[in-house]
Amino acid sequence: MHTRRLVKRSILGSRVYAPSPTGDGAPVTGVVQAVKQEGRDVSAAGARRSVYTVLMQDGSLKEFSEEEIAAGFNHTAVKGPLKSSLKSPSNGAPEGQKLEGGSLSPEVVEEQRVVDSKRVGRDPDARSVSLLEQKRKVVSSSIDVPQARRSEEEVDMDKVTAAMVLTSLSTSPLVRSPPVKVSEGLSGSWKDNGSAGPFTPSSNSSSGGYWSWSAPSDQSNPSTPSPPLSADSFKPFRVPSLGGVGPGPAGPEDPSLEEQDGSSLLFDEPIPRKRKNSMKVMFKCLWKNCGKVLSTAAGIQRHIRTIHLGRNCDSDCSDGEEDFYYTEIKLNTDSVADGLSSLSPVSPSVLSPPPPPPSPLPSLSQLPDSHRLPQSSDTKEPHGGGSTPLSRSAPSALYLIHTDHAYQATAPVSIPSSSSNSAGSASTSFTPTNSSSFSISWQSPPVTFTGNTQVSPSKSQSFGEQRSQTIAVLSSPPRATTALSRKVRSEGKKCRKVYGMENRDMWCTACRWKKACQRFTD
DNA sequence: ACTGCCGGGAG
DNA sequence: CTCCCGGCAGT
Repeated sequence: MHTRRLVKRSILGSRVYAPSPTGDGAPVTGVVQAVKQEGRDVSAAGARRSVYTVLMQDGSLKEFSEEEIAAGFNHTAVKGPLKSSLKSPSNGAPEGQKLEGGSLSPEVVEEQRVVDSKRVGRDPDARSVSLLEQKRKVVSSSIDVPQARRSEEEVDMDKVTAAMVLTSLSTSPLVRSPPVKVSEGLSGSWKDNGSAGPFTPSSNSSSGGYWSWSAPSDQSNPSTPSPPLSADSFKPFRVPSLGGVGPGPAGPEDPSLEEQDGSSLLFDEPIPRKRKNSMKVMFKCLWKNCGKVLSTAAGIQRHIRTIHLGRNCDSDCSDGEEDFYYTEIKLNTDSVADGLSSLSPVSPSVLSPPPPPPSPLPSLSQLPDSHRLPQSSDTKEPHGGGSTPLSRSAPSALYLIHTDHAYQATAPVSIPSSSSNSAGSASTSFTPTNSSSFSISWQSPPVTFTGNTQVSPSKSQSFGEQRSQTIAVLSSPPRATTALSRKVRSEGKKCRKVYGMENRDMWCTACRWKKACQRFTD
């Protein structure tokens, strides 16, 4: 199991010297594309060596053993026979693209690497190899492969990749927008100015799904101030935590995000253990007395713009104000059979969660009632009672809400105190200065974490980075869900305690498997 | 830090 | 299916 994890970045992407293919002694440089362990499992009598797939200067891919590359480092220019063609442990067509011209998408390389590491390192004879090579040509020429990256760019990949990873981490809600949006929204701006290089947003939309935990919240795209803004004013706004990345590479954020999935596949663990994503994203209008929920950001924006803001013009003239009036919600598609019904656009105003912990939930069916009262805009004064106006909103157990705008985020945060806590604690503890001004301007935002548990703003708040804090809080599911799903930690003795680690074989199987103990249940 | 155990992977 | 383990969350 370790072996799986051993093969890791480090050397990937680094430039190495390698023996010249022509054998004339001049060392050539290349960039390591992949590393694989040879003879790991079966044959090879335990000789575990690494084989590096190197992207050569001329764009071709070769494989080198560890020694060869090491020799190259020392400039001794080993003229040893290149093993690329003979050595390549081929026995299947799929890896064929490997040797062909430098146009390999990272995915291909990655995939090939995986395949390789699983395969038995067989030694084919030269003839069969050459046959295979013939075959490969056909294969590779018929595969639609994106243009190769040049090797200089490859060198920069580390930096860029790191930056992009940071970016994607810090800009959670913005991650990934539908390609269409990207091209239309950005075509004018920074896409042209400079770095169009490796990050053409074209290639594969297929790799998108893995890794993005956040929803496709494209709504900020149309509404963002758009082209004229310089990268300076643009970046800090959306990517606050992006520290010292040069103006150049940091530019093509969005277009590259698609790509980044691919590259992270290459440089990271193939696929970070993926959580099953049963969330569906909807957008909910926050306008007073309007709970309209639409499935697309564009839709909700249009709704707000036309219905509430009374504007008729197209999305072009939007100044982004709509953003303030809707929020993104994630519904748990598993458990919302009934929740969905209340969410559907048909019943726009029927959203009221079972009131927080104290009361035994009155079942969702009586919702419409409680909501009836015209939501006074008094806000923030939590009538200290069961059905405050604020309690209208989502059943927190069913779906999570998180807003897209950090500034917007402060509002919901100051709210939750209303329903479950008695006034003071939460709100005061959270918003440092002008909490009042904020909470006023947000009329009864349905965003709520009230749930059955208090939001845990108190957990470890350092106001220094309240911004990121809030984001974190917002995007994390309400405790309620986990509390429900996870059993309360049982107190009784368990096998581990009783027998101890040394007597592990005396444990019940469940305990041995780290499952819920079957022997000492309670 | 320790512990219980869920979720998920490997075989 | 069994077996195992990463990682989360409660203590």
